[in-house]
Amino acid sequence: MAKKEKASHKLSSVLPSGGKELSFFEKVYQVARQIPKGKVTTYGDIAAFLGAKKSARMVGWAMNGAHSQEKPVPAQRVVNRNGMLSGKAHFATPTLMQELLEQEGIAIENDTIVDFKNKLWKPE
DNA sequence: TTGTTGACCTCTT
DNA sequence: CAAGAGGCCAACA
Repeated sequence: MAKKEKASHKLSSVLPSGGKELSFFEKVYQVARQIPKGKVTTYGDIAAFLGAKKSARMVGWAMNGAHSQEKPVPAQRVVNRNGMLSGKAHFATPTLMQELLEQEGIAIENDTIVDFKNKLWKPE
């Protein structure tokens, strides 16, 4: 029973029409899900992994539609190069991102991940 | 249709 | 060291 969750939200064309080739957005979602718990990654690393280092902006834009995806996308594990929770304002609540990361065991201070470099994880 | 904005990154002044 | 501009692709008005 394929229940179609109505993605009547803004990004309706996020899902490819029977497309085998994953769009740039979907690739970002998959990589984000591959992030191990207690680790974080950056937009640039994901973009670079996809082969478009300069398209780091699209990664953030893709995260904007992550909420529209049927599967949960740990967008909270994705932060900017400075390790700062730049996208926290786009979550349900501005503190949700920090809360989620803290649940994972990541310490956050001043909207920035503590020892971010040590918790940084990169896609293979 | 064009123009602007956007959860970014890197280089240059 | 700090600030500014450019570049990438996609969605929205």
